Amino acid sequence: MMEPQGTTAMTQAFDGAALDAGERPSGGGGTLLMYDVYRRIRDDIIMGRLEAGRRLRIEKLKADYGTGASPLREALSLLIPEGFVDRLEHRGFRVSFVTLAEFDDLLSMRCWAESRALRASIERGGKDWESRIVLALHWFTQAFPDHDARDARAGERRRLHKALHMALIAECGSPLLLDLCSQLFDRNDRYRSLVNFAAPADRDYVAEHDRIVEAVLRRDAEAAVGALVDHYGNLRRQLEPILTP
Amino acid sequence: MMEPQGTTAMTQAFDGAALDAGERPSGGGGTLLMYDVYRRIRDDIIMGRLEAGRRLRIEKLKADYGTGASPLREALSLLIPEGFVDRLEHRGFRVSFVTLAEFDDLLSMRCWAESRALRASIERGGKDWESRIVLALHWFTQAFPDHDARDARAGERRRLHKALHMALIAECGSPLLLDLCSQLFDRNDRYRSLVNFAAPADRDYVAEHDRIVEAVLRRDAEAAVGALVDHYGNLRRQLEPILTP
DNA sequence: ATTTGCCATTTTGTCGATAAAACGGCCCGG
DNA sequence: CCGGGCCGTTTTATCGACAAAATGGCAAAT
Repeated sequence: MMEPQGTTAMTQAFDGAALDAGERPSGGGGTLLMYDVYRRIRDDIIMGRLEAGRRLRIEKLKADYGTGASPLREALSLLIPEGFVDRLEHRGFRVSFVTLAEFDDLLSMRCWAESRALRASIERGGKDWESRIVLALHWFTQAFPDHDARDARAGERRRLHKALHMALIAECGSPLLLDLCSQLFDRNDRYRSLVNFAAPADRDYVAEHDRIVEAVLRRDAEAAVGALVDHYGNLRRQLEPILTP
Repeated sequence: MMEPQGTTAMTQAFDGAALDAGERPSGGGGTLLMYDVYRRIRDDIIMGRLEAGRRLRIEKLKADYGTGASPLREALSLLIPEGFVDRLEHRGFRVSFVTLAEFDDLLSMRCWAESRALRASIERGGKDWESRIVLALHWFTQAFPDHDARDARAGERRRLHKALHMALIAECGSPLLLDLCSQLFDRNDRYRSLVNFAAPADRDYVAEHDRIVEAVLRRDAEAAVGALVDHYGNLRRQLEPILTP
């Protein structure tokens, strides 16, 4: 049950992680040590650098993230309701497990929630909304040629991918729905990382997104939702062999 | 903008708050000081004992809840993503504001989410599910004759009301959907408290729930969802005059 | 040989103390 | 008379230390 120490390279000390700003649990500034740790641990879990089931011992985390216990505990507490961390009362924290059941739940919720958000956006969105989608697609497409999960730019690609999907539904008009979709997206990305490590690239990500965006810009809600649901369903196929040994 | 100190009676020190157990952010034991203050602050906000906009100063909270700063900060951090508390970076915490816009967003999300959950439950639920609903309705009905928001049993009534609504959707099969509904319910209850203080009882709560349960037990999904949506919409009517001065 | 109970060690959860940041009042200048 | 900048006070965010709980190993008993 215990992990070999050196295998998974941890994010060492304070490297310039200022790139992916603009990601708080729900609004807030930025100069708060706790939010920095929060984001770094969360990213480490999502990107698979902290693998499922791993115990998160405070002393080790203090060393790895170069901070005190108080911000760490606050950060870990936040990650629990988001489903990334489990708490064993009086026995500390650990990275939550990944299961096919949870993924299926996520998938079903995502299709349902994002379909609603996308339809509303298509109905309400204006020219500026379209512009932001076009732009997001551009940067996403440009960043995607290289496609290695272990790559240093993997985090940046993930950020651009999320930006594109959030841009699509940005005009749905419901802050709560946007929050929900954002959280589901992040949680789902753990499984995407898993796949990217095991079975890299047997699908054309760029084409799938082109198809969605093209339907959205045509204001064809049915086609757009269909393309989106297909897009999400594809991960299921890739994931099944990995998670059922 | 600042509040007169003595007006709102605070929950003083450690009174026997052990009644409403079984309410963690998302699973967990119970013997953890932090979860206790979390639940107490949350309830105080939902029940209106901590009014919107009020600054939550650590020193005062330490005195009121009889605990140290560390569990308090963790508890407050948890209440932020749930929408009950706002954080002003380097300026501490305060109770979040209530707005008609947020309520409308909540209402729309709730109708949408619970409709799905209820339909799924009606499709999948068995006899034991029906039993738990009948039971929940019984206790809810019995507790409701007295109906004063300032009442000492108001917290217990709220608990029974939530138990009934959760029992209805319990068999939807999706943990994520249940979590969502639970959170939306709590957030909505803040507005219910507001109404109960201002305009007590110009509707027949028991009859409204009877109508929902009756349709559910008949397995009439359309009627059940209709009754549920009406039930939620009624609060909107009562709330509008209060929140638009 | 296996199980049971105890003790030392480790790790958590909580508490007081410190440094940094924001607030409020005052003085000064326009 | 009013606005802007400086300084003391208050409050926050973070750090190190303590006490309670859990883990693991050893010895004794079945």
